[in-house]
Amino acid sequence: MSSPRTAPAPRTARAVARVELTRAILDSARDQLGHVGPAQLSVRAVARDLGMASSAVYRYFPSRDELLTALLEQAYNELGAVAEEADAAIEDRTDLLLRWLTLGRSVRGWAVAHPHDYALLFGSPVPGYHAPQSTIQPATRVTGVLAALLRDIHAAGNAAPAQPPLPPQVQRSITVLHEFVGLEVDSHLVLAGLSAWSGLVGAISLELFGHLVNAVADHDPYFEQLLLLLRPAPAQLAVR
Amino acid sequence: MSSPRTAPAPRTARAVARVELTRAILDSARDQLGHVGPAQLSVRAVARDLGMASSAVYRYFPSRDELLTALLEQAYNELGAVAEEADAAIEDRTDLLLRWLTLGRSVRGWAVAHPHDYALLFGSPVPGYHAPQSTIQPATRVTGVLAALLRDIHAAGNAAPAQPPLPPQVQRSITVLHEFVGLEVDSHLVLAGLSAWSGLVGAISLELFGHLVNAVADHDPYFEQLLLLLRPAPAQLAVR
DNA sequence: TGTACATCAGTGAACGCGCGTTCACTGATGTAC
DNA sequence: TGTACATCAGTGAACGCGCGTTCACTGATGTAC
Repeated sequence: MSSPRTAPAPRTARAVARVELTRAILDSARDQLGHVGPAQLSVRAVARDLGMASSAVYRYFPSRDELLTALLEQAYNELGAVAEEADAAIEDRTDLLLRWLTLGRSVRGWAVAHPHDYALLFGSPVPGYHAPQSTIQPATRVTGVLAALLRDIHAAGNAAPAQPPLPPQVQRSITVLHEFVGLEVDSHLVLAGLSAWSGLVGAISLELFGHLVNAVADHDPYFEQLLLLLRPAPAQLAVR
Repeated sequence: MSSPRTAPAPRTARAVARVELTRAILDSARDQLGHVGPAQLSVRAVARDLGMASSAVYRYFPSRDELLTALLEQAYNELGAVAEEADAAIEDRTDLLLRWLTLGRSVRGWAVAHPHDYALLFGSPVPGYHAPQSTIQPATRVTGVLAALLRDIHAAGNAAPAQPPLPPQVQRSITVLHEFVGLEVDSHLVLAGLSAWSGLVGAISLELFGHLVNAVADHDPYFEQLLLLLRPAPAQLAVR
């Protein structure tokens, strides 16, 4: 009856060691991503780093791809948690502009702190690797924060300027996204959210992947200003 | 006197063969990027594909990295040419909105047609590879089209809504970019251009890197609509 | 508390494969007279 | 037009390295009685 739903804290020495080594393997693999790309992630290198036989790693992860999957899930969960916590810390839930800025800042903050993990998530796909179903849920956490913000923008409903409805083709093509955000939300706002998200990911990618080296000097103030331009539904998220 | 500046058309059989084989090597390497990432690009695989000894490739490219560099330059030049030609084909140079839409369409069109080359340019950097100076000029061709558009938006000067000047920190951080676009252009417009470019690159990356698989069904109409939201200086590029 | 057995972490050798780059070489092509 | 020499494309073997994964094994840890 009182047995917890989550895995109970391990009690035997073996179980403790297993948890710790699993951690150590993940940490080492993550470190490795700082030097080589995810496609070069090497089980043998991890084993070498930890001073164990390469075959021992297989007691913890059944294959290289499963190790990669674990890294992906970990990164998505970290990013999701960062965004969720930053949003939750905002006391005035009606300050919608601040909530957008906070989302943008927290995503970029995590990305700058962990550029290789960001590249793993939002950079080129790893050739030959297909992410399993289990990565989907962690991946939706960040975008879930944005979706909640869009719902609140809609609920606040400050007189969105009258607009012709989206072309039916467009409506249809974003149906799944619309359901994720919430069908009550105006479809213009859904698209505005996707546009803002595109801008955010694009801005961070341009910065971290080296496309601004001969263009922008100090990234912090520039990004802060950019976030204002990228905000969804500018009319409803007025500055000041 | 009449000797051309560019390399003369090769006359000897050797020179002809050299040009052709160089092409064949590049083509094969480019094909390879469809199956493996740029970090896995393999000189031996290219040689195998062309039925020659792996060492023979070294008569044409002194190292794997130089081959990668050639691929990068080729891709940047192709993308640049596509964008330049699409823009040049617009007769009414004052239709600034159409010019933005055309830029967006041509960039995405090329990217969708050559997703692996797009990933080479705008995806994760190749670990351990540092692009040499020679890639800089080709890389500026696409953005050059956007810069020209920004200059023309500025020149048209349709009463941009009065805005407080950008914070000096921001001004300073985008100085180099501002010089590239043209110092006569308002700095708000420069930033708006960067914002639009971020959105464009972000939207294409999200699409091609698989982040919209469970969100957007038909990409063409959705992207078309998104381009409207992403346009720089919406007030000056009014729809209709 | 002590013993017998089952479980499982970790080892080290092996399989079969890949890679970039160098080097001495052969033989064809190009050039100067 | 013909010959002598220089240039250069392409070969195949080799060096020294990497990889993922399997397998039979030892020895420590855990469990049931």
